[in-house]
Amino acid sequence: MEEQARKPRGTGRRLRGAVANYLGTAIVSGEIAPGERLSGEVANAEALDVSRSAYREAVQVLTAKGLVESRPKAGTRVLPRHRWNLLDPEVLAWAFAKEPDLEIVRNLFELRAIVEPAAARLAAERRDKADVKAMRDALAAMRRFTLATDPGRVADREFHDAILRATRNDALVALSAGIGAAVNWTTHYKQRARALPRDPVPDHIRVADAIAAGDAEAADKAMRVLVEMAFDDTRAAMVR
Amino acid sequence: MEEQARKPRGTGRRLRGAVANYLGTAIVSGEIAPGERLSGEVANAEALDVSRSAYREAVQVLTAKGLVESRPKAGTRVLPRHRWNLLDPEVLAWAFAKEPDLEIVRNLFELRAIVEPAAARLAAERRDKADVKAMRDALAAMRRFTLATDPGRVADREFHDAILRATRNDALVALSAGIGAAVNWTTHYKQRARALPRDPVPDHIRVADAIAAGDAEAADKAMRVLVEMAFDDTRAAMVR
DNA sequence: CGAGTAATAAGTCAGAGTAAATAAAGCGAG
DNA sequence: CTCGCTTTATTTACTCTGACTTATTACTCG
Repeated sequence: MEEQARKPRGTGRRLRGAVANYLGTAIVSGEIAPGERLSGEVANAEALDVSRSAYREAVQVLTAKGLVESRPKAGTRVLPRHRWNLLDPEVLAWAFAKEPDLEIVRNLFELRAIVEPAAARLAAERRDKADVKAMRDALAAMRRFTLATDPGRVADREFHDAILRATRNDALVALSAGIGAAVNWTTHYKQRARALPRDPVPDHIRVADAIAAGDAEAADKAMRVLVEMAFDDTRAAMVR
Repeated sequence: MEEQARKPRGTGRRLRGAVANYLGTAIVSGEIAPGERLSGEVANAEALDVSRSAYREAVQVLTAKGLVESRPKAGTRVLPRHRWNLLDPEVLAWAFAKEPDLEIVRNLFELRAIVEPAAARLAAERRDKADVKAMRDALAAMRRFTLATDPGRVADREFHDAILRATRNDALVALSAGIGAAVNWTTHYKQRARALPRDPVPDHIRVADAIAAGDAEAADKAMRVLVEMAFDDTRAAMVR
């Protein structure tokens, strides 16, 4: 009774989730180019060793995220990139599963540079005690663990999330997946470039202080600096 | 042989799409509150007069958009709002299917006010001839049909889309669904308030000219004015 | 109060039949 | 004979049915 180790469909909560992950990463990473056709349900389901229902449900997920479109007789085709829900958390996860397209990283940073200073400004105007506490806690954890560790990176994301939540704007909160991905990737690249060019904590503290003080102008400015620095560091590490 | 007219599941491209629409609007509109449990697959599928597979595929779509979460034995529960992919085109469509929450409209406008001026700035730096042509064409259609007609509103959205595309940033393009929804809703409210407070075309022309001329500063400023005006008009119409 | 156990609802599977969209064949008009 | 339209045929996704499996919760018993 040998272990049948061939399960080439990736991991995921459930079977269909695993299939969705497998196909999703394959598409987002460019293995299956836009316009290309997936092999038929029966064939593909059998190839992945899952039932047709499980396979179909996985495809529905991809369809829901704008990655593919299927029509009778025509089959299931990969849609052009601009149709993808690029800000969907799962799509981003798939994008960053393999070595991600540098273009995507650049785009997300550009989005960050636009959104986060404005978010900091709003947060300064609307934050309450709980928001400030969440920021300070995240900051403490960041300082404690540093960005070299996993909990440290989680704390970093938590810090930026707390700011977005403080804006009281669900549409901005919905961007946290994209922002978070960019934030995470920054640290990843920095790590790879070995030398941490500078301590990021002071920048974060300036932002937190400004928001806590309710100084919208200062919060905007401080966040602008923070993102700019992160962008610089990442860019430097990317070119190497 | 009477027409069996009871098909209380809404319209959609396919059967599962119709069910997804039906459930999606019910959830987003608050009919099924967050935390609440959907009745079991078998029961619900029978109630909607569809097979279990079709019903399940619809639920997968909702799951993919972060609206619900299902676990064995526990059933399928509606997730809290902050887990929803609020920027997903379909979710937004569901949100605007019935009278939408004013809060959502406000949030989307806030997002617009943050993103669009910055996008106009980038567009001014990166646009090419094709982008300018797309903008001018949309503008001509807007002027021709006016915002009182459907093609006119389409042209309005097309104008803003063209700008986002000109940024060469897919992450920004992915926001077009949200921006477009806000844009559309503006005109809807304006219409309802009867009097069109002012002609929107001149504002649009100023933006287009600035982008065509490559003047980033002017484009930012002009777009800022445009969004501000649209926000004012919508707000005025909303309070009535 | 904790470990084991039963009940429940989602998850997976298999196979058959339906509906829709494209490609091919047929046919009539010019 | 060619062109354009209509009809047919085929391919593929879509829907349905019903059975079985697995995971999780809740209960019972020690």
